[in-house]
Amino acid sequence: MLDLPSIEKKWQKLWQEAKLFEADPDSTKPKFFVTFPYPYMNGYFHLGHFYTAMRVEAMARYKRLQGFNVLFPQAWHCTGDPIEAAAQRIREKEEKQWKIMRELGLIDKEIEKFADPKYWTDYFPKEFKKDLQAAGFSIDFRREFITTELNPYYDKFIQWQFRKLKEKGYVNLGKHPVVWCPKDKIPLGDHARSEGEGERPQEFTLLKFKFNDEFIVAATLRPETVFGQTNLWIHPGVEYVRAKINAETWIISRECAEKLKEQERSVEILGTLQGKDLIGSCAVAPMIHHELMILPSFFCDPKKGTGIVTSVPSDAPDDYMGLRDLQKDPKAAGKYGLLNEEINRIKPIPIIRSEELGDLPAVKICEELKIASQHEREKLEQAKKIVYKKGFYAGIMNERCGKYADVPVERAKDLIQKDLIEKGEAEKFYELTGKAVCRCLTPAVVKIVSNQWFLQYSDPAWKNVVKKNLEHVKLYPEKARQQFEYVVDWLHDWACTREFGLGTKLPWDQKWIIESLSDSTIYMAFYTITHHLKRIPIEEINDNLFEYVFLSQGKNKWKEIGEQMKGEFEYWYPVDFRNSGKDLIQNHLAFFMFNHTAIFPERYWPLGIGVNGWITVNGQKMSKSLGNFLLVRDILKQGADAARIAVLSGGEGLDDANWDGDLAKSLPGKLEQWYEFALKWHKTKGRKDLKHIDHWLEAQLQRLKKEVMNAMEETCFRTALQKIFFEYSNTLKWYLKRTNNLPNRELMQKAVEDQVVMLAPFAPHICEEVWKTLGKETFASNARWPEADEQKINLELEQAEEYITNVVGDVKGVLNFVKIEKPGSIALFVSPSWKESIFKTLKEEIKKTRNVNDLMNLVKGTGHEKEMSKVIVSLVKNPGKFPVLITSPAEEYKILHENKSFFEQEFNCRIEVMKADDAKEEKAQQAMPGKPAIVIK
RNA sequence: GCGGGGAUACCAAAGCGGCCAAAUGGGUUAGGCUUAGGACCUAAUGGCUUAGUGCCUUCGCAGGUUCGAAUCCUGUUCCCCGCACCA
Repeated sequence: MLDLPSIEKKWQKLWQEAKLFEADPDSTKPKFFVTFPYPYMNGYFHLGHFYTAMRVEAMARYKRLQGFNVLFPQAWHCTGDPIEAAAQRIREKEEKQWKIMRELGLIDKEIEKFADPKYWTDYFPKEFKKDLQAAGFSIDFRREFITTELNPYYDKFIQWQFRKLKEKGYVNLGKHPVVWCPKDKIPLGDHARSEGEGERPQEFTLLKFKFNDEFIVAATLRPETVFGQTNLWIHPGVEYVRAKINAETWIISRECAEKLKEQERSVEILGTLQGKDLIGSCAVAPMIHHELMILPSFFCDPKKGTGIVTSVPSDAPDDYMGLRDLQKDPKAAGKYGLLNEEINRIKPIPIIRSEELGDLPAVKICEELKIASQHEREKLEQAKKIVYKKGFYAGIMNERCGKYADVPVERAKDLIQKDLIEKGEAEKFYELTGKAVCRCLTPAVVKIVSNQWFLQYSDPAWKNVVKKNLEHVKLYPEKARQQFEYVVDWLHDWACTREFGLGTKLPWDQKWIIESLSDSTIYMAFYTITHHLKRIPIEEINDNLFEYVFLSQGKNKWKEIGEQMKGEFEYWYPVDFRNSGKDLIQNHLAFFMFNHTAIFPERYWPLGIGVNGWITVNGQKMSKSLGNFLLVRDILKQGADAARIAVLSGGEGLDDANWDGDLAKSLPGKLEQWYEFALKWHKTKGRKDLKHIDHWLEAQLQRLKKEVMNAMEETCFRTALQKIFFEYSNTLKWYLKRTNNLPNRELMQKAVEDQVVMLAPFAPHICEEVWKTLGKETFASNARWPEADEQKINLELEQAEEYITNVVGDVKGVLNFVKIEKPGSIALFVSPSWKESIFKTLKEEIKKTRNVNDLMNLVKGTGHEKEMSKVIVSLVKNPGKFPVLITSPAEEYKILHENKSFFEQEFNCRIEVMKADDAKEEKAQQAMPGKPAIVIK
């Protein structure tokens, strides 16, 4: 048994001692710069990271074998609030967080240390590095670093980048709603909440109804429906407030008044009033400027919006049901002193037409779902969803909507909202999508942060530059291009600063911290210099240095260190291959291009971007709750090489990959087998002469090598692996069988060596071991990738061999069919010679015509009309049945004859090769060109 | 709803108009080898068929184009990613 783990450790140590992956500029070699986005340091290296990282690793090792000087650096991301928030939870002894840490295998005494965020940034990088090394990654660890101000060098680099962006006008102030704790006065990221992860601010429109000198204010998500307003809804049992909002007086719920305080409005409560007191009054609706009556309803929630709702019974199921309830119950109306005839006069007003729901979507859907009253909340929620889906996305505004007639609803929404706001009849308001609670147990609200900094990704000029970059980027796979193009267009301004978390302070506004996606856009440039930069005292590092190194501007005051860094940057840049999950296309990878084009000249823009799908475990999504969350350290227990092959065999392209546990388990055995196979056949004595079959092997292997390279170039690593590990081995096995285990020595040795090198990017440890045992003194990791010699690819040879395998297959088929296990002898008859020319002609003619009569004409007068008519009918039906290679029966006879001993061995009986021309047997005459007749005795 | 990617045998997946009942790998079953297990070898893995290399049904579902469709077109259902202020 091979001791795979100790072989792996051995080679990892040897690589390290030889500094094999420490890449320095070398003007004699072409360079290749690959990166895997630095992972976030709040956990261990897991299967998801592994899949993506392995694609980078395979590329790195492949390019190295191809003679490139490859740089594969790795750093660790600590920017953002999750670490900070988790550390806080440790400090507060929060149960959930402690449980998470215990599940990572940490003991309590150690967990305490994680109360300090800094500890995370020490601990996890070390662990990641260990795992990466144990997995055999070919990383230049001299260049590792962490982000945030904990690394003052990186901190300076980010500051420089932001000053640069600001100078170019790409960073500007703007407003932005955030989820906010009114007590702690901090924005609440998901990690800072005790409840309500994923809830976000949602934009409502406040509609102002003129009511004497005041405004009754209703909140809506669908401002475009103002044209269908019929009345207002107010909850009779709720106490509302009259409040001075900026310069106006509004009637709204008390809760709403509180919320408005955080949304750039001065709020002064003037008094209260009961909902029921307003019922029956009228107010002038915005946009349509009619007086609408205030009616009672029970679905108005003071906690939501303003607690007052405008009624659009045509398109809002709630409103329609509310109205119907009231109309059906004259007593209720009377209770509030309302006149039934007035209420009964109210009818839904059609404003939107959609194919599926017609003129009055809410009415139609309420009827379809058989909703009985406004109290059937569940059904109404469902109804709302349907109306929104069909009406909002597929509907068109109708002729009642003035200048918005014929505008799609989706677009009309923004236009109408804007219009209302400009007229002073509406305002924007933000409400949470659902309940969120701060860890201090205070319910969250939405706050408008007004001095928020934005990266202006909406800038059309900037977008155009990025598009230019994108045109030249090689995408792996190319299929992802449309998504990229879409994203560049769609991206708008990005809020790039935060008030909480780890990171770099915004240089000109120190209360802000640069957000994590914004400090990770051009840091690949930092890899090129970080190990030199450390030699300069931190206080001497300033923008001038970066300007000189990255942009060749200004003077070099740092002598040879400065030159060295400039040399490194200019040698390694641009990035040749950066790979991540497909979910990052819409943010990180797009930002990566945006910021590069903003800071660097065109020759340093990204060259290659790879994306991959998500990895599943045995077909299931990987998650902690499912208990299938795989850490790399655990996967590696069955061997790093096996894990590497298993993960890349899981998938390629944009589809989700699959980690197949059974495959992973079977691989160590396969590798060991392969090891023995390689060694055995490499040292076999073999023979020196070159036979037909040797040429065939040569042709076959060259073709395989070519296919492997094509796959590798496109990062189709699964395809490549399959060809290298399985097809290649199967080819060699067939070859050995055909040579009776007496291969051509030179050919066999070369074949084995080539396979070792091609497999080295995937299973580098065992390849090194084989390589050394083969007597090589260099590292397999540094060997020369076997180029395919396309001259030697020979289709005829391959087809001739295929003829043999076909005959073997056919004989097996017959044996199987007649259930003869041990044949006494087998006779093979090659086609009667008259068939040769007829078949050749037919094969050409059938491309031109499918007419059986026309084809029959071709055989007229040959004396074989009867026989051929059957054949022609069958061939017309399926021309694929033509043998690929129609040579002469004489040639076939020769091939079969030459391989007689092989057949005899294969079937363990006497073989006779004969010509149908010389045979009397009826069956012999059934032979066709490419398909000999078979007679078993 | 919008943008993108998908659906193939027990599983993963290749194929992208005719050598397609469909590569390859995993799994399973039977036989060989073995003290036993593992590994290895051989066969089977949609159905039918004991003298012929064949026939029938199948590539999400329903239609269509074609002499011919897993492959092209139309419709439809379902799955994944994204629709952001978060790593």
